[in-house]
Amino acid sequence: MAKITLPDKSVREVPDGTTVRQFAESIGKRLAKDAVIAEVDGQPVDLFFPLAGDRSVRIITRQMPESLDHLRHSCAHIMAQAVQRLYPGTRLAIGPPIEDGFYYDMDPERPFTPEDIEKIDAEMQKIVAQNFPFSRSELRRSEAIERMKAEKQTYKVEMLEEWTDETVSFYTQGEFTDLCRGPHVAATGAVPVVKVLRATGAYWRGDEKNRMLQRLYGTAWWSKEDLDLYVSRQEEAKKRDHRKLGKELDLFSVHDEIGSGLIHWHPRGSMIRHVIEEEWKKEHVKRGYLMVDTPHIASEEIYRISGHLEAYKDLMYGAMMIEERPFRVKPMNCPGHIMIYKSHLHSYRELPMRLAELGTVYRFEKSGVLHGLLRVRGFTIDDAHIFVSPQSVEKEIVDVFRFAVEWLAKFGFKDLSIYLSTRPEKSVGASEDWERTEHALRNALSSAGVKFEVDEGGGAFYGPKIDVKVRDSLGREWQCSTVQFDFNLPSSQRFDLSYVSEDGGRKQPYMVHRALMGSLERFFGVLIEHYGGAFPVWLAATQATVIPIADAHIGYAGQVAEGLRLRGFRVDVDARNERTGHKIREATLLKTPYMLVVGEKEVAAKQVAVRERSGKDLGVMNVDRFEQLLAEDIAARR
RNA sequence: GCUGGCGUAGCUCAGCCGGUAGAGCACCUCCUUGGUAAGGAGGAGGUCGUGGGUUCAAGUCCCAUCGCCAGCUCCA
Repeated sequence: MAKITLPDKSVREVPDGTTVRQFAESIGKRLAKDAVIAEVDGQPVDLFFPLAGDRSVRIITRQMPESLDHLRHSCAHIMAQAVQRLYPGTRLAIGPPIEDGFYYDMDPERPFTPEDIEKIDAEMQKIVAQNFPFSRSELRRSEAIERMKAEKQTYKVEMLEEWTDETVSFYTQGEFTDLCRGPHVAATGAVPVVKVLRATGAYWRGDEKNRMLQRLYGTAWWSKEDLDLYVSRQEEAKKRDHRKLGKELDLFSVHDEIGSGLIHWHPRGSMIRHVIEEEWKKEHVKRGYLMVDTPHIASEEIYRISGHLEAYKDLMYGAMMIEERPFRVKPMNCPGHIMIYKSHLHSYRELPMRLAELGTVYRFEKSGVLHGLLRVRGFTIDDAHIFVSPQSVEKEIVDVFRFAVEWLAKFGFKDLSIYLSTRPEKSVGASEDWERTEHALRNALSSAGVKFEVDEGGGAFYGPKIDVKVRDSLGREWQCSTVQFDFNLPSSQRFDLSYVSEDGGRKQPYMVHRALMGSLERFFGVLIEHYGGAFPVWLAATQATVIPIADAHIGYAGQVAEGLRLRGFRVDVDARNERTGHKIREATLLKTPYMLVVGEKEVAAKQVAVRERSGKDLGVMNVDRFEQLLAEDIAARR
């Protein structure tokens, strides 16, 4: 008899050789029906796995999210089977489940076309309808290699040769067999909803030196409703795509004639940027940061000293000769800030010295990686370099981290993922410095009471760091803030930074690079998607549009707008010869927070009729009252 | 950079098996002065990304190149 312990600690006895499926049936029909695979002593197994001896069993049902991985893994096999039927001789690589779906990398005779994808999809549906059971077989690894060689499955051979297992397993459904650890769903018919999405290229083992394979992506779900939900989530993301909204809301553009990855901020986008920049400066000055500005080009000399010319050259643009001296466009702001620091002798009393700049840099990015505002070639870092003594480094880092959290919260980013990266094997700097600064970073995080992940050895060679990612309204993560120590640039081999300590001697300060947003371009892109284009009042390019009903009301509309503008609000007038409905529609599409309709009644009463972009009618009110409304929104960052 | 797809009016897109370019919106003019998501009429606007080639004839087919998109690789 097999003695089976269930997750609730209850124990059941069944005859040896009882399969997982039979075991599930012995518990209940529903459970047997919903069972996808099981875990026996923590190992995932198929439903046909025979039980014997003392075992702990956990049956994974469709209701458990992890069951989707197994469903999708099985779908990858079905996809491979379909491809083998349609394009015999296609060599198979790997086919794992991923978030929201699965893929299979393969090496067909020619790349897949959109028509191929339709055919593959249709063939997969056929295989599902044929309801082949998945079965498992085992071979000695050497035999498996022979078999894969015979079938010319060179990628499988390569993998098998690297493994060290004695035996390996294969799974068969119908005429198709694939090397696989399993487990799988019971049969191809157990797949309720599967769809092939697209084909793209992918390097074998993710290495660009290797051959490029074709990756077929697919998705699979337990129900049509789940698929629909997934599709509508994709559609929502598409609707919020910052490139699309950027055009629709007239925020920014890029131009072939000027170059890709170079952003042009239109008046409406630029207005938002200015609001962010003003707020940024205000908050920095409040915290004792000193504003600086540094040039966009610099002699190569400086990058030779900083080491960028060597370590960073792939990302730097080529030299331009100015009076026979090579210059470069700046890829970093730090050398300039360091030169400002170095232009005086500093006392320990002046530290921490915090130099801040919205510094625009240019980096060469391969054409294929450029992406709207999120990955560009020219961008503005909300940069600061802090020169700090070892004594005050702890407090300073606590303050910097708190600053970052408070800043991101202004934009509604409350759900942060935080990563601490520590000393890698190859690194510069004294152990004492690494220990002290890693401790400072760790302490800043724990004193803020936040959860964080530690990436041991994941720091840069020149110092440990904290990275902060924000989660947007669609649940996607974006890298924003970073706090990074640098033991390299202040060192005597580089810029040889110092300050005069209490005892009159020279000491080397710690240097911290930090950014709250990362780059204004990327942050703006993230904001567009986060807000879906509907910027809160404090950021909105236009906070209110005054809409005169007829020409007779234009004068009054102008007075209302001017009055609000004088008090610092961003208000315009839509005086075009269009009907009210038309103007409301357009202001709504531009996601202007408020529309102030003025007609005969409002002119007479010196009032405005307020409408929100949501369509909600707030009724008629005095301009003073509306102004108060705006002020409340701005204070609450609505 | 690599693989595949796509580049037609300012924008969104039609344009069949090659026969000489079309819609809606936007723009301009006129009419209309209209109370909460598109009032009406007319007009202007394109060497079909660029450069070659095939052909009697190329937006359409072929090659190259640039750009964009989906990924891979890489990153603020």
